Amino acid sequence: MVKLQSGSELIFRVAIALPVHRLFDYLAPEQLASTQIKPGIRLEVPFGKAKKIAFLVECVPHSDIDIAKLKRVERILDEKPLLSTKDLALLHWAAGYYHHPLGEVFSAAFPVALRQGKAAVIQTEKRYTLTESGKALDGELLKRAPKQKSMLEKFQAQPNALSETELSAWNSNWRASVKQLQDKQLLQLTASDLTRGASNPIIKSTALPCNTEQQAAVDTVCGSLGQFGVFLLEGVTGSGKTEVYMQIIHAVLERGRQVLVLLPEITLTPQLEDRFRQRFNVSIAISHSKLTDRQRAGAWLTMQRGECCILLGTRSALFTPLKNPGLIILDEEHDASFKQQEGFRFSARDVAVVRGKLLNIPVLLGSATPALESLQNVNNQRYRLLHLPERAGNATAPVLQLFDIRNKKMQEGLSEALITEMRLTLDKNEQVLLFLNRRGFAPTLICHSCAWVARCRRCDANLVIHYDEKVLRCHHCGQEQRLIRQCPACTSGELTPLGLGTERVEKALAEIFADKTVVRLDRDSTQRKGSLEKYLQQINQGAVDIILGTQMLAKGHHFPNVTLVAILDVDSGLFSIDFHAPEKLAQMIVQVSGRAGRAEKPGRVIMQTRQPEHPLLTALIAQGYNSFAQTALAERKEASLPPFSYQALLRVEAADAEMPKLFLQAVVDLAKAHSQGHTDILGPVAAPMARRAGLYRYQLLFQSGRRPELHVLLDVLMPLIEKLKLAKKVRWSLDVDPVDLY
DNA sequence: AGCACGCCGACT
DNA sequence: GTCGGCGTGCTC
Repeated sequence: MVKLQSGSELIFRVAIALPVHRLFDYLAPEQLASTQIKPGIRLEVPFGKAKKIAFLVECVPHSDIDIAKLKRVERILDEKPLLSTKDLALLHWAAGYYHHPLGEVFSAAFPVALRQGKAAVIQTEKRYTLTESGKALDGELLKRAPKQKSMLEKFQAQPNALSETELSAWNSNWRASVKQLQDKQLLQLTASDLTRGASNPIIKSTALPCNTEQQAAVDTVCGSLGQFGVFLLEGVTGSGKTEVYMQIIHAVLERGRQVLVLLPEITLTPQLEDRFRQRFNVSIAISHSKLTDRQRAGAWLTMQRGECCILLGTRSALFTPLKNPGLIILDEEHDASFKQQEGFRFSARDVAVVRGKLLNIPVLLGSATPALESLQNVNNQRYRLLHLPERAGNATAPVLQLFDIRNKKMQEGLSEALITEMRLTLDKNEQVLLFLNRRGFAPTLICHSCAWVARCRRCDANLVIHYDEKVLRCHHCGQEQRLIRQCPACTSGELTPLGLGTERVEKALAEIFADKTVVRLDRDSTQRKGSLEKYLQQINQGAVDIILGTQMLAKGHHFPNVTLVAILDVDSGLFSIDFHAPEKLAQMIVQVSGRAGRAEKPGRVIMQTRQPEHPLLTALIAQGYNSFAQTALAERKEASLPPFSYQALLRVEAADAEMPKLFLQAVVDLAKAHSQGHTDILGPVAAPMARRAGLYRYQLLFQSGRRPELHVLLDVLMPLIEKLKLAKKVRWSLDVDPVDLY
């Protein structure tokens, strides 16, 4: 098929979500509507045999590809771009900085529904409510139609309208009954309540009184609205960070601007959402991975159109367009979950700062335990520190103590001294929280006579005993097998669980504190939907005496009646090859401590250790987090580690044991040929877990004292790596500013 | 990422 | 003799 062009054709250069660092050229659509064709609009294009959604990057007069080979854009999906010029610039910056294909970066910025090409319209869920006659009807009159009867009673039992999602959660076959009740004029559709009168006041309830430091923080950020600036709000749990956020948000809303609030985890959104809804009279959008695609697209579009003033979301909400941007808040900024750990490995914190700069709005980072990078940015005056030194009200900070457990009699991980302290606390009717960052019954199953250990067949890891489920499970690949009793190696030996997990401690607690109620909170015990909420409710009602759990306890939730916190095995965090480990451990200790105590009941924190003289622990106890952080920064500087140098980690895995190493050696050769300065190339080395899920893993670290130099090298290297023959035999990815070197 | 093309083992 | 294994290469 030959097609001769008389005049010059307009070329659309587009980005498509593919793992390729390249754009694709298309002929402009035939009937080019008079609509403004601007970068950022979504298109449908033929691609190979399939059709794909593409994002317009630019319109150009010529293509390097033979014009006869170009296909034509099939359809224009957006009249005008859904992203502003500045947000498009942000995506280009992020693609460059993280060396990730532009199409995939674009894709990450859009909610699933829109990246699949759905129209940019808000699909509000239908909501149903009873009619007057429905409210009055006696359910018994429907007893010959039991499904309708039970639905009527469901509606009568609660005052609000029910949405399609809520009805689906109640009974998946709700549609027929709704239809029948509608036909009988008992049930009706409710009008959308999205729009709110503009005359309503912004505030529903009045602000709480602030202490001096809170007020200073509010005033500082409010004095900077309408211009870029990064503020690090450092305040311990209970110091009133949320109140500071809300007063600043109020000021932003008064200026008619929108606020983007990012949190590390979904479990934390409901608490903050409640507080915001109690305070503000404006519509609040929510976006996190547990919502449906439609709900997330709805939140995205209402912000894009300026119909909603506040967006509360997790990492992926970072790119949500804002019609009237006013402020970005990123709470718990130290949290590692702000770094995406696969694919487009961006740091929501770092991208948020760049976004704030592009949009010319302030960025507020909050944490009780700021990341060392952020503190260094305060030291070099890139960020401004806002310090909330006290707990609001009369609450006092918890006291940290070390319990030396060397040569002490231990009962399933609990020293006698700790058990005594627990008893004293429980006798006062106060709660105890135990922290152990290991799920399962025990991390090792070992043969008493031949020392055989249950290992994962696909990973370099031991299988973890899950006693309740009677399985051995690998925590790295999920593989599991039945729990065995006899040693498969010597067939005579008795198998013994070695080490501690939460399940094991839970069983021990049930015996030691037989008259007390214990709740275990970990990924295994809270798998069922809503069970975490149920447990949290029980805890706060005082129906629980001892709370035992993993990492998930360290985040967000506050237990006012807990006055004793114990970290059962603090030593496990002290020995790690990753230079981030001390920072992470210190943050964990302080965060766990923050779960305890309130005004009249100050908390205590006990850490069981065999390293009571360890400088990290003693410094943290004697001088607190900030002092620890400055010492740690000095050590990083001494060792030329981030934030005093810049890193990128090339990770590789393959089923073949030799391929990853060969590939990285080829990369090293390329890098040596193109490196012009002081970028160190460290490796290739086997990953700390050399085999995972049946794949052999290697890594190569690039490190430079100067960021531009590192990035210039990566710019040159990436296209060359992509062209390597070996690159197709392995799975590889680049992690810029890696947070864990695993 | 998909998807087709392409060259070597166990089946009607 | 064919069906199909997934290695390799391309998609404007």
